[in-house]
Amino acid sequence: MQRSTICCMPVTMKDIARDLGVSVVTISKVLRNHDDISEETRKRVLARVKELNYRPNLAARGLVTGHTYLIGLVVPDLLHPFFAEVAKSLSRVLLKKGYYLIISSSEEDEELEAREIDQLLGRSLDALVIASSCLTPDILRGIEEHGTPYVLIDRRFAGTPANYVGVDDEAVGVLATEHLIEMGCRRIAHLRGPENSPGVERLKGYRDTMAKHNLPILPNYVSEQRTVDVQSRESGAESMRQLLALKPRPDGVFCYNDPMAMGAINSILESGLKVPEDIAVIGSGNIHYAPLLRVPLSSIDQHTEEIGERAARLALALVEAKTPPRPKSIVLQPSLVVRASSSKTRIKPRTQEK
Amino acid sequence: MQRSTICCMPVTMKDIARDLGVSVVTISKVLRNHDDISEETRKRVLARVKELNYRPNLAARGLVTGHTYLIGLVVPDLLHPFFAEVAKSLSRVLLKKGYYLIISSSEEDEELEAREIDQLLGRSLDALVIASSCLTPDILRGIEEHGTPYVLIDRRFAGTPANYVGVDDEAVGVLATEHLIEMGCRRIAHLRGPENSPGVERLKGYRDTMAKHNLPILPNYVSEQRTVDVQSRESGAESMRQLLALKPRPDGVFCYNDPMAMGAINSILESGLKVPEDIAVIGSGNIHYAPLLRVPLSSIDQHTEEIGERAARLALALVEAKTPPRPKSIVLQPSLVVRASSSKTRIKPRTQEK
DNA sequence: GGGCTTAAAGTTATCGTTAACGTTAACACA
DNA sequence: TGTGTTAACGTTAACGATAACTTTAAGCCC
Repeated sequence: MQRSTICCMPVTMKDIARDLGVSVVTISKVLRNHDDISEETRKRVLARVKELNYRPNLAARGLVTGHTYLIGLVVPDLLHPFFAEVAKSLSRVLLKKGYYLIISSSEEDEELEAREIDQLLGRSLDALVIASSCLTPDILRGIEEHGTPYVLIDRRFAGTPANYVGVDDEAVGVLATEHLIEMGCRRIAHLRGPENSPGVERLKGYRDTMAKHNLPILPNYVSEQRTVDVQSRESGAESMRQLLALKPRPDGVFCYNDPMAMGAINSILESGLKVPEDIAVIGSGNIHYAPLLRVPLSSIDQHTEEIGERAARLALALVEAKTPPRPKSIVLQPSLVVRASSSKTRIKPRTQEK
Repeated sequence: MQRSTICCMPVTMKDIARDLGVSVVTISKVLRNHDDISEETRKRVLARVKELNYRPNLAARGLVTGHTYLIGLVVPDLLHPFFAEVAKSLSRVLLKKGYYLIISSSEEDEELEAREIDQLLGRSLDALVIASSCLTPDILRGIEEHGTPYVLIDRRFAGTPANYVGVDDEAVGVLATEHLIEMGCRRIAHLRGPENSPGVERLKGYRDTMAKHNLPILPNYVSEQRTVDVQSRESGAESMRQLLALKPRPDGVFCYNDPMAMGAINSILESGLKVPEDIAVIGSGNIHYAPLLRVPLSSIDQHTEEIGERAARLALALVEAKTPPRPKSIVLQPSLVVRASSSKTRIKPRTQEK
């Protein structure tokens, strides 16, 4: 096959080398700024490179260097503002260092996630960042066998040491519940999340805080366990409808995340009750459009952007380390953001809205 | 370097071949289901493959087949719900066919976009899907030279034939403006978008419709041209404030997109006016949380999900074609979704909310 | 038993790039 | 004269896989 007759094949170093009557290595060295190349040759090469609009084949380079400058990201749902924000800040930090993100959405499906991770491992990425939808750490074994460094975000596995970046989920539960109590709520319910670490720990924070204040958790005041995180809104609406049927009715609800809280508020308003007058609502995640909702939503800020940044930096550190360092856990402290959905009394909000 | 002593290096075909005393090619053939392999050998290989948890190196495979099963996606902003939705549906369709998405966010920066596309081309992707932030089709030249097939989405370049999937933006402008007129608005303003195809065509739809109904476009009723799409909310809020200062004040506003409309509504409410009583507002994009906003937002649905799906199918067709087919333009017809922000009169909404 | 077919492998070259050495020529120095 | 240094390149062998041919051996027919 004659290269010259095919118009659209990417230019390779070989083409340039033949063109200039030098060896391929010379081209390679020029491109990698080795200093054992004469100024004249360097110029000739660079000129031709520019002229032909040469682009190095990164797959080939990766094959020999073992370094692809690719980092994988696995999230349950790209549409969920939390993960979209994480993806964005992660991408921003990595890009500065020349790393690229390859994103995979598991749709909160354990099996799909396993398949996607398998695929990603086959692409010999430099590192993997994972918000896993799995409840057991089984997927991690394959990754470790393969030798690809990884960072868990948002969700972790109790008892399994691993690099992790996330928020203190128990503190999320405490902060939200304390706030509702302070706002005068006494019959506080919880729309719980899935059986993963954030779901379980936020529930624990809620339970402990209720106990600390000697407040009872009435029967069915904790919604049924959910298995998925996507479609939180619908499930929040549904769970809230069930709560509304209870006697006595709750006067405050702490929701696992903001989409659930949005659904919950919808159900409350539909039933003719008012937020926050009849029922105060608080979510978690502080999604960017929380202030613009039907009832501006109080929320626990998880420092989403920082999670992405720290995960990126941690991943880069792993890539650059010669030997795998000890797993590092980065746990951020959440903060309370009070908006209309929980401002029952005229108490001055503790956190100002920007 | 002895492979056996390094515990964490990925297993290669060579390892398995040595192990079983057969050649590498035999392994390769088994894995690709060639039929010139005896049942016995096949079984032995597959057993060992499973045992060692072997994963083919896709970069190496891509190098020789010229087929990476990777498709690049370039968007201005991943946080923008429109692009997140497109990314999601695109990814879903591609995944079914075994293709992976590598996503790149240009932050609406022409230069950054050019650099990222360069990078992506270097990864010898099978195809590229691009929502370009550029106002001129210059980037396309490099892509075409390189020979990577591509599909433009959302934004296209007038006079430059290319594969494209998007909505009929002029119809968006017409639909929105007609609706406001029907709702009784007479002094209709437009918060315009950037100077790209959606921005220009929606503006044209608005202008033509106003003219058709003999309605004047008062001075300064079209906001200043915007250069960026990110941070639409802030710019929508700012532009709306300027509109509010005009005499006479508009009684209806058609916003380039939903985030801008959200910002605009905020400004209106802050000024003490009511939506839709004093000013009706309609956006475009029909983002998924539009119904849940402070004032549920009327919008023009762009069939975001379908855009992703069609783009995916078009990209796959390009990949599978032996010779580059004639560029194909897929233009979807938008539809009106009426919610509270524009329901001025008690006219029955033409489109039901699900 | 020679020739043909066929099943089941193996050989070799290749993809585009880099790592690790080798080579060569020119010049310096004692 | 011989040894060493250095600048500026080139050779070769990977990397992990696939494509396109061989090769081998057995089976079969006449």
